Amino acid sequence: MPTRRVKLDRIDRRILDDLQENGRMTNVDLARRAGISAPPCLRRVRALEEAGFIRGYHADIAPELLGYELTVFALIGLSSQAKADLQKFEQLVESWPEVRECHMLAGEADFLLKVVAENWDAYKTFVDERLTAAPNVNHVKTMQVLQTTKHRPGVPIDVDAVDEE
Amino acid sequence: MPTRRVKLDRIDRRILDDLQENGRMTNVDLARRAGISAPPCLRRVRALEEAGFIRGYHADIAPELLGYELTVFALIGLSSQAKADLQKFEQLVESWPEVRECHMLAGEADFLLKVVAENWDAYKTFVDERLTAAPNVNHVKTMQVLQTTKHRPGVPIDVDAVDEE
DNA sequence: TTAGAAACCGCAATTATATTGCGCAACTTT
DNA sequence: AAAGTTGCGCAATATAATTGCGGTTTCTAA
Repeated sequence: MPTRRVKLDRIDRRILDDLQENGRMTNVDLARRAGISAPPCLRRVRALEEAGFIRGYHADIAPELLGYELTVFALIGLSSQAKADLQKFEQLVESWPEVRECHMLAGEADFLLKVVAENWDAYKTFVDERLTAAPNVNHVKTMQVLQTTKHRPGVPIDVDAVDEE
Repeated sequence: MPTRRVKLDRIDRRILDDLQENGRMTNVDLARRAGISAPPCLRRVRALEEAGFIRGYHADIAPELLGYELTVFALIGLSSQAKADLQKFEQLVESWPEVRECHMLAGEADFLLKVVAENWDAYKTFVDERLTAAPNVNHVKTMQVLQTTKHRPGVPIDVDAVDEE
């Protein structure tokens, strides 16, 4: 059984940072920028994927061009917070394609949903026929996104951080 | 000046859907799945990128493994909503690496921020020394994410939708 | 400290992809 | 129907991704 590096060194951080910024960068470029040759670079990427540091790669698609003019964050309150009821709700959410993200929250509300819709009408239909119609949903507070002024992928990665351990 | 296809056909939608799901899929696979040969598939991808349908590609990094144990959504209210003041705030936000997303909202609050931090302590420092210290910030309502139960990239793409136009 | 193991690196060879240059067919536009 | 346009696929070429190995540095533990 091969030992698995737990601590990331400067090179790993550089790779993660580059891939977070440009997920389709070639391994050759990745290697050049990281200062090592292609083979070990590829091996590192594979290792980072297998160790779970990299959960996947995704193209960032423009919602408006695909017909989604409206983005909304909705705070959801449930009537019951029993484990089974929460899971029931999560399951339901999973089946709704217009809901892109679902975060369980502490205090205030129970869930924060990010929803995309063609327009306000489609959103209203979603709320009326899906959300409100769902059992256990107590209240829905809608917050319309007027403009997203910053959206960086994932996490900040300090490439120059001092290696620990 | 080359004409640019505006309407997406089934093949384009398939490509977008596949790349949204797996941003590092090879062009060969993309082509195979779309039912066309590699060259035209690559040309379509380039066209989709240039037309802005694809804004970029990003690796999805696991926050916890990078030391970010805490994710928070914060609702921010400003004292002044004058255009200049809003922009001032957005600029500030841009410079804070722990803020990954900033959405301007209608009603309720002025902005919704998604923030990642090593721990609660680091977040508190962020709020005290950056957010609250910033001019024009009136109030901050923090919502801690306990668990993200769904996070799909971007938008729903119905590959089988009927072509319009 | 020192032999052996472990973790990594880079070179060189091989396989797979990405890219380009064209000619062809379908579809429009006069 | 001639001419222009758009998009496809084949074939050739240029790049990239992978694999197999030998060599080096770093640990480990006797």
